[in-house]
Amino acid sequence: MGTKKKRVTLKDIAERAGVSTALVSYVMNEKEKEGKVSKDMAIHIKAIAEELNFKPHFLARSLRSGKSYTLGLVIADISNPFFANIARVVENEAKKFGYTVFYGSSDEDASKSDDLIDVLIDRTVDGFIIVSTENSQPKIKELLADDIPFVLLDRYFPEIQTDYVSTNNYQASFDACTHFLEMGYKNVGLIAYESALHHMKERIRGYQDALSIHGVEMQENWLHKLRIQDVGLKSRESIDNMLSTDSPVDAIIFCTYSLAVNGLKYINELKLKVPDDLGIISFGQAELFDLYQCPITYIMQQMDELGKKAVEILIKKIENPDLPKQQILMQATLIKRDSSKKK
Amino acid sequence: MGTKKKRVTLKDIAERAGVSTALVSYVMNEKEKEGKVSKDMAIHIKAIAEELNFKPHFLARSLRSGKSYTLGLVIADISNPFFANIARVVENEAKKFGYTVFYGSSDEDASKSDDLIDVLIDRTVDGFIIVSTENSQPKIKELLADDIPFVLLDRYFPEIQTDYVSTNNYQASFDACTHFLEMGYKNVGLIAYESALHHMKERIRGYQDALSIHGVEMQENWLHKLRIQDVGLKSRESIDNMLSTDSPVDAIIFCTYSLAVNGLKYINELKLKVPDDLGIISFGQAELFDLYQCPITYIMQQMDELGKKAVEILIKKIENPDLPKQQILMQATLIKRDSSKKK
DNA sequence: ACGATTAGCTTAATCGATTAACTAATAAAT
DNA sequence: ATTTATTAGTTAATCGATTAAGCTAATCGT
Repeated sequence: MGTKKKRVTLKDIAERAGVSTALVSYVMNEKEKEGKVSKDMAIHIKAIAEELNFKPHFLARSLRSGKSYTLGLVIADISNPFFANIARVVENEAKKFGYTVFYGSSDEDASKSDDLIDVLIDRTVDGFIIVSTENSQPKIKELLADDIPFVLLDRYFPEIQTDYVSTNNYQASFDACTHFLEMGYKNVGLIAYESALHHMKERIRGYQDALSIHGVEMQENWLHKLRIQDVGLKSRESIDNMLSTDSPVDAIIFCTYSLAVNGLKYINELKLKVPDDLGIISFGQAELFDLYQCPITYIMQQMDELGKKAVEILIKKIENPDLPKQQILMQATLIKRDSSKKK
Repeated sequence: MGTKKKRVTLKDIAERAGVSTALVSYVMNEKEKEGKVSKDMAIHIKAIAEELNFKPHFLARSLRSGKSYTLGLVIADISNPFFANIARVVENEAKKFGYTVFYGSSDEDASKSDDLIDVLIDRTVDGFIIVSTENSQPKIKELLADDIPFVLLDRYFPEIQTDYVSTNNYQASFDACTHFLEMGYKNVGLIAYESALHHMKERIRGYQDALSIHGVEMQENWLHKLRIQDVGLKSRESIDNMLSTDSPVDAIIFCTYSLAVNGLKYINELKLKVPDDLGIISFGQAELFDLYQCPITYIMQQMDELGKKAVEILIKKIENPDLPKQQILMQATLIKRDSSKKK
């Protein structure tokens, strides 16, 4: 039968050493260098602490110091491989600095995201890394007003001055479309989310600019924006529409991983051959892209760097709130494979 | 410029109401029903609390009460869709009970897992949900000895008496193999991890029993156990070996999602047709299985139920440590699709 | 030799909420 | 009228660690 192990506290050590808890605390915090504690006593106390296997009580320390060494991570959806990976990186990186991470999924829903942030504030996290959703500007502004440190990740609001780490989505999309055109595809379509989020708009803009710079006039059935609620239903409709007019597309860019999943499923059902019947490029990255009919060309974001940089900026911000805001856009890389093979 | 919002404390409310903090605390904890506070005063104090937007300080409360309303979740790998899903379910379920979740990935490494658990103990989590790794028995026994509440999830040690929630892996594997035989496949192979973990052994045992009960003698090249470190390298070798003898397999069962990913990739490279050249069944579930050459037959575990049950048991355990240990094995379902189509 | 330093330690307040124990006043019971 | 119970509060200790301020005795400078 187990017996509840009693915590070893400063008091226990102090009693054993016949000194005050204050002195033990000083030793534990290496204050002897500042001439507060004699060398011998420091060694003695450390030995006792070691022997009793003392671990400082996190909550007590946090309560006193006002710092919890805890970060909040709010992501869209942990079951999306992109975010699952980000979560891993953030967790590992934070650990290096002695921080632990609370995380939660917002499901792209602003009110869930807001609630999550509130819960985490109650939990006294020291700061946030946030993958924001549509309509989360008010909460973001609130955080700013309350001087709560945070960094936006992947998505940001150009109209609000915040720290952020994201990808140059315009360029990524531009490159993808350009690649198709250079490979001999003529009618390049794009499926995006109907969203006010800047990163999504940038993906659309990059695509449109690439077409027009290459002298291709975009047809109205080439560009589809789906509301997130009805991706399941409307994906098929959109693809049907893209394929069934007088200027059918011969290539599609999917703006997110989940759009790709739905689209590729339908393309399979239609028995279309990739890339002969239809070229494919997708944002996101996942094993799935290796295992489709043919390897899928995708836009690789620097996930590790995104996550690491976000953590780094956040922790610096926590430790020095007056640092100037940083805005970082990273370059994405187009991983060219068979699904966008030369015509 | 934002100004750091000062926390509203019990003291602030007490001063405003001209009473002691104790009274405010009683009101906040609904103790007026026990006749400690007058109705009028309770209403008055609640109004002030509302007005000042009082939120109790989590750390202070936890420090005092010894309860943090925090759970630790240790999983193998968050980027595996099975565990990502489990994490979601656990998080959501915990939230319903007012608990928040710290999580971390062990990467199937016992020392990482142990470290993670130690960090989380330091963080004063109230209990753990653990997907254990090989060689993590000592830590599990330590938790038992220290009376720290925990529930094992997905994997358990039959030789240690603990609470656990898992799947009947023997039956699942037995069913998968039987299904192949009934569908006319003759030489059914299985790729597993070389592991001391019980769930993996059960998957192998179920397969072997199914063969022998149906009067099929297993050939030595049909069963492959890969060490987790060299799945990448050895997957190909194993499959080559399974296919190249005088009794080549005509169907393969993959014991995990990651084994399937590697195997399916190679099967693609070999230009083998599924299921005509090779039938496939896999443990795990993921979008990938919908989008392969043909839809892959898989063993569906009740992830939601697994996660929910684990949380439920853990929280009950936390609130009443003397409850008898529960051991739950859930039934898996074989989702039959084209990759195991009738010969 | 006398006041001023300083090394080395202790005291006590603090972070914010909880709760056992106590007090005072009123109401009910005998 | 006196005792007992009940109501409605307050006081103060507590959770464990931190840290400003205070104290003592040894050491220093001139």
